Amino acid sequence: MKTAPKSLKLLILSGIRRSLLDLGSATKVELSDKLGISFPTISKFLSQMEKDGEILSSGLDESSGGRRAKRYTYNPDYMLGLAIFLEKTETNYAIFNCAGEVKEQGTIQSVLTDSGMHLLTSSIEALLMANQAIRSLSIGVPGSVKNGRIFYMPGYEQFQDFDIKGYFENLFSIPVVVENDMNAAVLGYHHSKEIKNHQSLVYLYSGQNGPGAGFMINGDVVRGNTFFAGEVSFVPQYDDRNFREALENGTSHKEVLISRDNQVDAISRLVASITAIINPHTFIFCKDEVEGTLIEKIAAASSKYIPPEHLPVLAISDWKQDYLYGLQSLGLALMLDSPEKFIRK
Amino acid sequence: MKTAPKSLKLLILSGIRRSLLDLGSATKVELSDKLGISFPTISKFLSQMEKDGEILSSGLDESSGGRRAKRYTYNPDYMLGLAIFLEKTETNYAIFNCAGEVKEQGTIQSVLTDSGMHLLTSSIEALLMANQAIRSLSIGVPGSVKNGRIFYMPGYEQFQDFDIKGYFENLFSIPVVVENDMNAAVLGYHHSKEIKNHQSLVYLYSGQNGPGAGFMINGDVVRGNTFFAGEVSFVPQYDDRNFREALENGTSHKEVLISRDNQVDAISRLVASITAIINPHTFIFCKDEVEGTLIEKIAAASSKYIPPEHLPVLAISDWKQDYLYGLQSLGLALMLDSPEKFIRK
DNA sequence: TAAACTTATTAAAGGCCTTTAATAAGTTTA
DNA sequence: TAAACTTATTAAAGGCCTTTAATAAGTTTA
Repeated sequence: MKTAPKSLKLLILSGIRRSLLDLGSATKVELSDKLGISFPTISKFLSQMEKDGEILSSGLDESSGGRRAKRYTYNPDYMLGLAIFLEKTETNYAIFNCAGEVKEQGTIQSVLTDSGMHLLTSSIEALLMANQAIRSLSIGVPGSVKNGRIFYMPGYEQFQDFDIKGYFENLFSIPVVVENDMNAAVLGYHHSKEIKNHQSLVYLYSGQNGPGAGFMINGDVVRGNTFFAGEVSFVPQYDDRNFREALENGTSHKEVLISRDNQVDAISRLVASITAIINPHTFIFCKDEVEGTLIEKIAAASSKYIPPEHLPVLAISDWKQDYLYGLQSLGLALMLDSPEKFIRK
Repeated sequence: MKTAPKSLKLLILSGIRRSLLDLGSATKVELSDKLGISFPTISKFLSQMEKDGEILSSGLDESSGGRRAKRYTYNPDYMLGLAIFLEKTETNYAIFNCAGEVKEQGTIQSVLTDSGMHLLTSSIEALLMANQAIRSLSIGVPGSVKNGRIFYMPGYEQFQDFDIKGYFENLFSIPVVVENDMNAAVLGYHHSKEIKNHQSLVYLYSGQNGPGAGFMINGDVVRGNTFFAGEVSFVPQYDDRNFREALENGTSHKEVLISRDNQVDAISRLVASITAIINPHTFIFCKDEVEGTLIEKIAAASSKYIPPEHLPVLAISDWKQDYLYGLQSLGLALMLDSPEKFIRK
């Protein structure tokens, strides 16, 4: 129930930023109407932002019968974000601007090692020095995260309980967000596809440690009481097999592509279970795991279990791309709302 | 992204109300600290509220080394709420105050009939006339509700698409909330047990139309894309049976109490599925459907499917009572935040 | 083409909350 | 028991956003 009336100024600022980025461009009247903030206030903020180079004037509108209005756009390069993807075999990074354009991309060796933190720190430092406009840091990790702290990352126990967010915020005076890879991907899909009204999503993938899923319900990522949400391997599906066993049944080695009929039935049962429980709007598969023709088979098989009108849209998407989008949108949110303490002169 | 800076006054008012009810009583300094609102502002609001009879002075605190502070309490009878439960065979109502105490309770004949709306309207009117302090109306219905409008209520098609909220708000100039019975119950459990941190809940019940469940995830009730969320009957559980079929298997007539071993396995599989998907904190059964000893059997059976440390707390609760609590807390929220337009002089 | 009319922008006045200073009302200590 | 000290409350001054009035800069019409 805690509210912070102090931050009215920041609220207005982030409202203006978001609106300009959303709309592409706007006049003072348009911003005032959209945000419900008076014209003089908008005017005051815009003139300061123009002085700072945060917004640009893009000329005058055609007259609508009276004085022509000035039109403004957001300068997408005013602030940049740095996204870092920690993976087993390598570490990728991307520097992006407020319009979501990637300005620079690269790979360094994996930091998920014993002395990895030092390498990660020095790499970030170098990137920050070379790009003074960077104002946010988003880090994706293959593990559970709670308030920026690694909660559980199987295989990398040395990171257990490490407060990545706090560490880097202190070190670099820059807002930091840390998120699980799957949650970032479902978030990225949500933003990039411009899902409206907080429609619920499920993102299914086959990880090295068996299948898992990311959930977004009512606009929030679902983590679960013990961060076990999405461990759909364990869903009991047949008399004597759970989802994971049903998927693997009969195959000794792991195939990437899903194709056999018993696998189709297992997946359609999972779709049915999830539909009967949370009734999501869209169910997303990874494009390197599921082929287009398979989608129809899964849809047909699912409707044996659930009235078809309640089944979700089955979609195929690019997991890596969605992961990047997710870290971008988390970083963007930090930049647009960044509290004063982090603003560098 | 829409914010309403106009309502700062209402924000302060509802903050003060909630704090006084939460804490039982408070001084001006305590309120100012808790709400982050300056002392003079708190002081201004409190003196007006005391004039109105909305708060009461409960004397002076012991001195903590200086001038003794005045202590205030909320007058719980300043506003009352009316909760109405529409059921197949009868209609129950309860009038409650801001402390959640039921002041009056009663039953009228069912209004889920062809001419039921007139009866409901005249009954509410009579109750409002007799109790001028009523400032909110909460209506529970056995069907899907979307923004106060009946979306789907099997068996009562005459109510399809009827905007109950809009109708009564117009008619009586009083804020109205309409909610599905199961959602209200899970909400009521959430509030009455003072579940913290938005821990997720599942409420399982055996309705006349087969079993169903209510979900609360991250503090929000889950409705689903086509309002199908919670229709756990359809969860595929065995080679050739879904949850409903597994529960009924072998019984021709319906028993209220759950007891047989195959039923225990079906329920534990449902607990396992839901845990692997959303990993809730608590799983609630109805006390007239499940006996205490059965809980342990279910817990033991579930841990065959899921590592026990991730299993939810299994709880037994009184559905009717939780339903009432749910409608009460919905009504209370309306009263505490009620917009000016509804305030009667 | 100048008067009438629109619409955008700037300036002035007002409202409301916060910060700071002054006062009130206690308790503790020499 | 009066001076010193605490804490609550009230009063005054200041900041910030909104509302309203005035001005600027166009277009349309007679």
